[in-house]
Amino acid sequence: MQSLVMKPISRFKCYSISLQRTSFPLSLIAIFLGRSSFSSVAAAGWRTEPSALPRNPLSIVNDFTMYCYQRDLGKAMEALDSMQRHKLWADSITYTELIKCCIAHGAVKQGKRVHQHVFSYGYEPKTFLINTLLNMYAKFNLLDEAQTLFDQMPEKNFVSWTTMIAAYSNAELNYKALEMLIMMLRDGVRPNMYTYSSVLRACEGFSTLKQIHCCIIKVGLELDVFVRSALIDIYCKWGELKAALYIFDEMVTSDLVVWNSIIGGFAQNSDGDEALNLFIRMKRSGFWADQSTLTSVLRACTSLALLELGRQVHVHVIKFHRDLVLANALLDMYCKCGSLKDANCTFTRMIVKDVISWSTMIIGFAQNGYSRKALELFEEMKASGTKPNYITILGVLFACSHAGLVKDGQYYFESMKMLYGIDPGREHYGCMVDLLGRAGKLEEAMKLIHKMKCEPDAVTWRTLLGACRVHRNMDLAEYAAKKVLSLNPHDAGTYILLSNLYANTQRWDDVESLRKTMKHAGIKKEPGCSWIEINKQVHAFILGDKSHPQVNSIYQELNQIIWRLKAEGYVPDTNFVLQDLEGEQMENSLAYHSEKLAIVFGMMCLPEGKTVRIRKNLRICGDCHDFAKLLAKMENRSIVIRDPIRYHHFQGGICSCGDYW
DNA sequence: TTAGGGTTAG
Repeated sequence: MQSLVMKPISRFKCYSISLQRTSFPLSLIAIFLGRSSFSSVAAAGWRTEPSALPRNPLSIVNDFTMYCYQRDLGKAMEALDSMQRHKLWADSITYTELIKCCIAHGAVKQGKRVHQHVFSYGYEPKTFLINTLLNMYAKFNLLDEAQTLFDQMPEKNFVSWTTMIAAYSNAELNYKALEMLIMMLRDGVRPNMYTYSSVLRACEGFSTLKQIHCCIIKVGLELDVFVRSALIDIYCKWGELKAALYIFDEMVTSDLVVWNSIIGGFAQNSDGDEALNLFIRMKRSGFWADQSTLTSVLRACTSLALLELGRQVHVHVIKFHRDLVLANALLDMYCKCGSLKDANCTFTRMIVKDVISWSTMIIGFAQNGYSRKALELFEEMKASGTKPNYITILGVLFACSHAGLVKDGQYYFESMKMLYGIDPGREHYGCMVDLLGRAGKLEEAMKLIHKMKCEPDAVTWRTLLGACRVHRNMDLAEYAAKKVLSLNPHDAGTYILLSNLYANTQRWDDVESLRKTMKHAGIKKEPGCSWIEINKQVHAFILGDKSHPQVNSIYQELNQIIWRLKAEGYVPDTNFVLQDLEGEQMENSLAYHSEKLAIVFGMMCLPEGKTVRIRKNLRICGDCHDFAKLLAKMENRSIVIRDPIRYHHFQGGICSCGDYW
């Protein structure tokens, strides 16, 4: 029997405790006082009596235990080395504290040293301790080490299996995660709520998800809040929003994470409206938004181009100023809402920037028509030491393609592998096809498609088709269109593009034939729609729409504006009319495009000098582009239009896209 | 005593 005398060096009382095992003492104190009490005792300066036990094995273990609870990794490792030399071991709980400390510090080497120590000289650690080591390897993403250790375990319990399943799920090795679940079941170990909440993420097929969901219901674990949020999340990831909402609405109690799951799910599935509705419900239920909530709300604002609402969210973002993910979402919101001034300000103020911050700003400049700024920022990014990734290069090529910077684009494309180690992907080729095609180099664009290392998809061919439309190359357009439709026979956009081309070359019979094909196949053109946010309310306009309460005054104002613009030299560009119409009829079919109605409504409602910001679902037509340019000059007003691909900032008779879109 | 859910750029 050995004894340990502990002396307080502060105001605490002295304790004398008799002990029987070297690996037992301070853990007993910890349990006796409660772990937090022990931690505070250790932190307050308790120490072993040095004169009493200078090299006593017990004091070595005590030192080790104390350093582990103090989270002093360096000293704990020194003490561990000393224990190893003396063939001493501490208790499992103490090792767990040390392993947690290794995980927190990303200390892989030290973690492996602990692993080696607890198996040294034939020592047999408990299953509980091996589980902690498994978890450590999982957190370090050292899955081979975890699997080897798992295979060597004399006894595996449900935590061992669940740890491995979670490890493979987190690493997106979904097949392995599901395989582990099957093996777990075959081993006769019952999965619990921890297991199911981990394995759900690994469901790659909808039928697998359904099967696991059935198992969850059968064993009555659907009520567990973690399982339920995992279910909501995976259904959202599969785009099954109705199912996700059903699971969410069934919940009796919920917590903030579940709210975040459902709000995030809708925001990520481009249903910003429902995401914002759910956010309002969440607030009414008494929850306060955290970083995750605000990130999803900003994403919803971004998809709906709600700048004013986004600004309100910004106020709440300030208290989480250290959250990089949230800061990036805010930056993206300002970029996508076309407010480059706010975006630049946000970007400049960010103390820490990662590759996503830089890429967001580069893409933001490129989409808003500031290609040169995008390329300058790319150089700045490299100078800062941030390594570009796949998406950054995509943004750079996007900047080149949208400004017709053929030589720059070719340089970045050809050197991306050598300089940044990034293989060109389908999207990079797509940008180059766009760049070459819209610069009139259609043959080169075609050759590049044939040289692609990956198979061109419908988007690639559609890009070429878009360039053919600009340069009125009918033969290549028909070829590209056939390619698109062979890959995606229901692509309404391609029918419309081809129809536009036929219309531009007065091939009205072909226009009619296409329309019949579409009708026969049940393919419908998405109607052009524009949105504008006025005083926190969103107003939607559809081509020729007359449902708005102020419809009469809007149409009256639009007609007057067109009349005044014509006096200034505006000539409607009837190349964008699809029907076989003549004269005034052709002009009328252009006059009431949704963006024109939205612009006019914005000018009627917004104070003088306030920028009119429009979001629309289809690419802007040439006539509306001319209309917006001339109107911005005539009324001395900035107009910003965001279409699905890029942004147009109209000011003083010119557009930021330089008429190149 | 060990294992589980939500957020950012194309």
